Amino acid sequence: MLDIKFIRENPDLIKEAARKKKVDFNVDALLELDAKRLALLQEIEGMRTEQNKVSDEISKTGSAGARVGIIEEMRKLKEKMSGKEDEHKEIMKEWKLAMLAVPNVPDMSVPEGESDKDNQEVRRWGEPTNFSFAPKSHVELMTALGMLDLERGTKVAGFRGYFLKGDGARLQFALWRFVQDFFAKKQDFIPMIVPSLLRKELLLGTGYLPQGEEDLYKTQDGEYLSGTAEVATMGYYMDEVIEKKDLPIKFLSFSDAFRREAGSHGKDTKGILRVHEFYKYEQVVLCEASHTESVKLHEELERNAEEITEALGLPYHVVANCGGDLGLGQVKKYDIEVWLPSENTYRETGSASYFHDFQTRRLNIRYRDDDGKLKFVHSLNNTALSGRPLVAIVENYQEEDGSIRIPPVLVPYFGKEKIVKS
RNA sequence: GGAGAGAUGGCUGAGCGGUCUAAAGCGCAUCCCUGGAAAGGAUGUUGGGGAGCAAUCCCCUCAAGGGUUCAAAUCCCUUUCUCUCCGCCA
Repeated sequence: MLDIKFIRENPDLIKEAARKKKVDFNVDALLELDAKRLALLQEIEGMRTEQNKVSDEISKTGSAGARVGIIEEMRKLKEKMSGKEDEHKEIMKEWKLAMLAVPNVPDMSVPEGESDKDNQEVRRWGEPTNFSFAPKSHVELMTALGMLDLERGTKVAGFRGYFLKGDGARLQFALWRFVQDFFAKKQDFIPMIVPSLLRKELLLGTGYLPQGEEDLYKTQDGEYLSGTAEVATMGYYMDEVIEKKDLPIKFLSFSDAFRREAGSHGKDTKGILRVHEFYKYEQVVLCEASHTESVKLHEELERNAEEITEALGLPYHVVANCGGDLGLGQVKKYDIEVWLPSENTYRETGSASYFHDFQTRRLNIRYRDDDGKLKFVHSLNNTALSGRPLVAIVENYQEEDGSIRIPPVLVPYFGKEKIVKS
């Protein structure tokens, strides 16, 4: 959600944003509707003023006879007002829907483009792993080593179901503990375990609704299962005013994540690269309403993900997402993509974005600035560790005999240096 | 799941159709008093929106939404949340 005043004053910026993000949005129609809304509002307010004034007189008029006449007059005014109010209500409904569809303005540095194919590489670390043999896929490797059970996974959980088992589960636990310790060194991150079963308003607030309805699971009671800990974490301060001295607030949130993957039935059908349920550590930050601060923290969050990936020894590159690959609320986004030998390409393991006040305006999260004014805080988030690095480790660290070396940083957590067939 | 009670400003808490522009207290801010402070006194102190160059004025805001009424914090309905008791379960 953007400030309607900002939209009124900068319609061209919104038009440009819609064009760059390849979003179909008619700014002029919104502004026209807004003008109607305001005119009507002023008319209604005028009538209310009259009503309030007369109401006051009625209570002060002693004689019952004098009252009857005024009351009759008020009844007429009320009828007229009621019609206008209905009209206003209709316009408001339309107005609110349109406001939820206004795209946030992408940063100047966001590259042009239609889809993820047009994302631009901004950095590269390490080189694609070289093998003297034909590398196997994580499915083949993990299944053979008893780390993954997809057959029973689908038996129990349906399409894309899986069990991580034995060393598969141990390796994942080692990763969680490694990440916990990594962030423990960065003392300003507060670890949090957050809910995934959430009320609708949080999904609206973070921008996953109304546009992303089909990718979300929904319960018969109307709650949604969130696809990331970001949603609950952002909701933590909903409808609150934060002390400025406490900003920025940095969370390291852990939760279960659910995704219907409705639009990607044909993609990644093998293995656990794309699943309906996984666990994830997410970095979520709230900061003061400053573009400079947002940019600084965005780079910091991105760097954290890079440091983790480097520590794990996984070759990666970072891309700046193009306009067409940005969400409605995102100002800028980096994807970190890790080399996956079985696909001979880089695959996304994390996504860092910032929103300015797009989310916090919807969620009503504010702070009092030095000038005494209440302002919406800025929000950002980035993956700390998803389920995919496990896959990348298995594939990049495989040996010809199908065993898997453990990245040195994980050995203390995992307890051995290699996974071999028993 | 059943029964009951409740939700009022930064906080405590009164009000239960018109005098609510919400009592009182606490807190906070500024000022007076003081050598300085405490105590005491004065004034101010929710948020959102609109009109205006401005001073200022207007509308909304007593959990949320709807209704009754000329008039709602107050009456009715719905929803959400909190608490107590019972039941069920980890």
